[in-house]
Amino acid sequence: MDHPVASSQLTDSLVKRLAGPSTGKAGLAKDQTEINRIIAEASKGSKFYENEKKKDKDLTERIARILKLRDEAIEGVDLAKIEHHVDKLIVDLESERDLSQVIVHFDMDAFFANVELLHDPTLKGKPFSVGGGVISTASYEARKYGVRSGMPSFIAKKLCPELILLRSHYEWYNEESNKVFTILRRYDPRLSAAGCDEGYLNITPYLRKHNLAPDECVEEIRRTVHAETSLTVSAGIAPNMMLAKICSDKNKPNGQFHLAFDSKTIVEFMGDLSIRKVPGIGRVNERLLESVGVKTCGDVYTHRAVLYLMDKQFGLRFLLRTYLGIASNEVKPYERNERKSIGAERTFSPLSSTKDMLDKLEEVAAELESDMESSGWTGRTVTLKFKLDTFQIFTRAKSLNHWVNKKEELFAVGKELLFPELPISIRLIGLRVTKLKDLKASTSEGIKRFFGPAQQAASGGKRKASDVDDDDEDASIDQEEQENDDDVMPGFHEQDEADIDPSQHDVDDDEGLQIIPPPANTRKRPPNSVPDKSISHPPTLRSRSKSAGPSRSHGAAIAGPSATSSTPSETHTCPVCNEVLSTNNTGLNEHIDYCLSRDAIQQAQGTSTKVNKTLSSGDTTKEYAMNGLKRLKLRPDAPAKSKRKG
DNA sequence: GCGGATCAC
DNA sequence: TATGGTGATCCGC
Repeated sequence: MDHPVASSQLTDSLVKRLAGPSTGKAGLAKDQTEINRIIAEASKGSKFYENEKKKDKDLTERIARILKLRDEAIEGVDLAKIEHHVDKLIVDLESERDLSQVIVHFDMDAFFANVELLHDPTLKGKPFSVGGGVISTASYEARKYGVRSGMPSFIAKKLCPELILLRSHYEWYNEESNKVFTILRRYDPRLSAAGCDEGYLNITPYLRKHNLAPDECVEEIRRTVHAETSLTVSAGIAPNMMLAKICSDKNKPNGQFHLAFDSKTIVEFMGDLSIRKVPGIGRVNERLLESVGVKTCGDVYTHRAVLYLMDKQFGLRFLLRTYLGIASNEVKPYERNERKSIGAERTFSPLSSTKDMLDKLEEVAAELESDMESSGWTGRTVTLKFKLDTFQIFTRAKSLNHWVNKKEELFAVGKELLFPELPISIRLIGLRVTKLKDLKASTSEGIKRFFGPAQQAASGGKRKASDVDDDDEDASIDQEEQENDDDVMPGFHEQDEADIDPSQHDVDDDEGLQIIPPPANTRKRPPNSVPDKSISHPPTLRSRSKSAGPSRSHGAAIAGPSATSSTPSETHTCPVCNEVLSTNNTGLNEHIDYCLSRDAIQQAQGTSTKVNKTLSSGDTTKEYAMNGLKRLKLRPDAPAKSKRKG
């Protein structure tokens, strides 16, 4: 295929994509075009760039399909009639509007950067950033140059050569974060954290009790935070969480914005607002909506007929509620039992040797065990994630009949999931466990059962948080939460309890919420180029339909006699020696470990060792072999090329 | 139940 | 000179 020299081949959408997701957040630099050009220039030709280019192309094609759908849908229909119908729907939605609660969204200004400032005041007024290879937060001075969170440091340096790059100090951020949350809980003990630097309050009861106006109260909150931490915070005041969040951005930094609590003002406010500002609308959905003429929330109304006809892809109700500025106002603290998964992953310079990958996998498994242990979880499904050196991401999962949280088993399942993919070159590997069981839940079991039904009733009916006032049942719930606080140990990632899902604002009860589902499987190419595991597995073991046909070629061909076992239902190909084995997964793993250790020894000693096919014992042998591996210095394998899809 | 995709922080 | 980590959700199989 021809390679149109990349120069001048840059589409607007690609340039914008390369600029990253956080452009258009705050502090628009003057010359965003020039900045984007520099970023694109610096990215050009990299693997990352190529991957972004492909994603951009896929999205463009997806848009073309959507437009075709739309054209077919509107053909010969009476749009005016549909509009009238939607208008009735809007009236229904409007009747749901609840203006009774005063919700505040607070957002710490350039949080990491300002905490660094506390520890080194000489940074004041200088452009600096926090983070490692990728920037977490940029000071406002740095933002003027176009430096953004999520941007790789080397590009940031191009944009701002004087940029000072600081390493992260998570302990510091956690410490300040805890201080801030502690202050804010004085105003609403049911504070809902959304990360370590932002969250929601329902200050309605507090206002009543102290006879305060919302603005006064929020000014006082911000003043107090600043007085006690020297950090500045911005805030939005509105009748629901979505609006409050949008408002907190209005007068950032160190400001607040109060949206009037009346329907007309709110709809006008939303009218001019870029749809991208709506929580849940990211870059992809922004482009999809733009393609049908929706750039602002007000455009939702203009195009309501088309959106109605394409409800399946766009989610009409969600968009109408957005247009109306209607969303949830139920502020509640995170509860342990809401957790769905726990995982660990790591990025590194691309690896392709099996041993190197297993070393990384083992590290990740150890980290995950540690996290699961300290936070008290176990689970039944293990998901392996890996990112090719092409930046394509894949996951492979396996559900078990028992609970896992130990490193050895996490590692073993990870290996099992990884091996069938093997000839690959990866830059990231991760493990995640789902279908969790709470190992710390036992004590509160009785309490939970007692209050369980009441909670259900409350959430089932759409409870207007108006009964948040003073009540007694909340006290007992608070007790449970305090238990939770206890087990949030200041581990590496303190985020733990801070993982409320912001997209829930909109979800509320009804709502199909997923705005624009992607089209049916955009053919993903499984990464592995080896056909080997063509042979059958236990039913549930993956048998992905590969782009290439049911490759019976390679693996089967090599099928040396090996063990003469009978049951063909369980055969595997060793990714190291390519031998086909009749054995179960455990046996395969043992064999592989053995092969690896043999390779390692040979490579290190330059001697050839006789292979013993019948593996002796299990665990001890494995342990020993792996330990041996770690001590030996191995010649790095020649990178196996992982081929890219055409 | 699995895998991809999108999103948020 | 090499583009992060954690967690959630939804959809289509």
